[in-house]
Amino acid sequence: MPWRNTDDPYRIWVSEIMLQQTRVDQAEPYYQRFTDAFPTVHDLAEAERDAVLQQWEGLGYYSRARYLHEAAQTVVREHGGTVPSTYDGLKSLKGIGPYTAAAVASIAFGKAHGVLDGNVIRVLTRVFAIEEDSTRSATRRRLQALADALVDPDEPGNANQALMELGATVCTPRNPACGECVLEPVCEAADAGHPERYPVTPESKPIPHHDIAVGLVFDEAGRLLIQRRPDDAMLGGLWEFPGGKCEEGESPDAACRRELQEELGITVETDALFYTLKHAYSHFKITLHAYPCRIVDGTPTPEIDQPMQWVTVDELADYAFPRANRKLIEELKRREYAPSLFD
DNA sequence: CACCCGTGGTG
DNA sequence: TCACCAAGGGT
Repeated sequence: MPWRNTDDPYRIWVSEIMLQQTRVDQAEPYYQRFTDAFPTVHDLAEAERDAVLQQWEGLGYYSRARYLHEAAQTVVREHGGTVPSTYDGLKSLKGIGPYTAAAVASIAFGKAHGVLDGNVIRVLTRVFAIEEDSTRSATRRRLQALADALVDPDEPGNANQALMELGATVCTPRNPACGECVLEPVCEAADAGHPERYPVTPESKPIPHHDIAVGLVFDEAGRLLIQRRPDDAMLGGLWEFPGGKCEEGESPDAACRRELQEELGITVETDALFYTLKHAYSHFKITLHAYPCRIVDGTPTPEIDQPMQWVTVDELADYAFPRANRKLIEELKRREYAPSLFD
């Protein structure tokens, strides 16, 4: 694990949070940047929330960043700045669940807890030909007991990481390389010739699609109006261009004008469509339609939990945006766009 | 327990 | 192109 060459429990903790639902290759540059910006748990605890989210921008699942920040403050306030060394102590922190508690306890502190991530679940359900729905809690308990029993108590951190590595590189979801697998002689699924059938999971539901309209609201100085999303919302704490969902049969530019009227109390006129892009979130897909806008009546008045800001295109770099909005910003810069609305 | 939460790689 | 999935956790 050359990219995480450290014994520092804080850094191991940060990396394990980043690795939740995220591949090593994707997390690695973020880990370097993040630990440069916040080298110790004290630095993270004292940082501004916006600065933390800015470091996290692009990694997704932004609640991880908010919880990590909150947990760092808990460690400083209640644990004297020392990361807890036990499974229970770790798990009591915000954002640390069964996986991360076991990972940090074993890797940073040598405690014999088995980790149960997607890789380990795949390996174990194959080796033991577990037919039960692997997402059910009863099955999870059985798998956790297996992981705990199998972990090498002499070097639990290495044992855990080796099992995850096996799952990531050999015992893959499709086309597993059973011929190269050290567990092949004892694997029931390989013996039966159908390893890819495990783990058994319920059918996934269809993913809905929405059309979203956003306004690139310019003032006469050429600044843009941005708004911060509420903490408890999806993409909580990130900034965005104001807008919202198109209703059934509603055109995107009409939806844009309606949303800005409803959310900010302003009447705008829209220019020609600036850009359209498609984007996929974890549980739905969108097509985003962006319209340059000019305020013709009213003064923008946001809700208290959704503060707004007028910024230049260059200043957009100083705020954390979700990926879809960042693509819009890249397009603004690429075209060196200037609104013609005030000509 | 069911549902919610991002993004990028992959076959 | 598109569904699947990744070093999951909170509510």
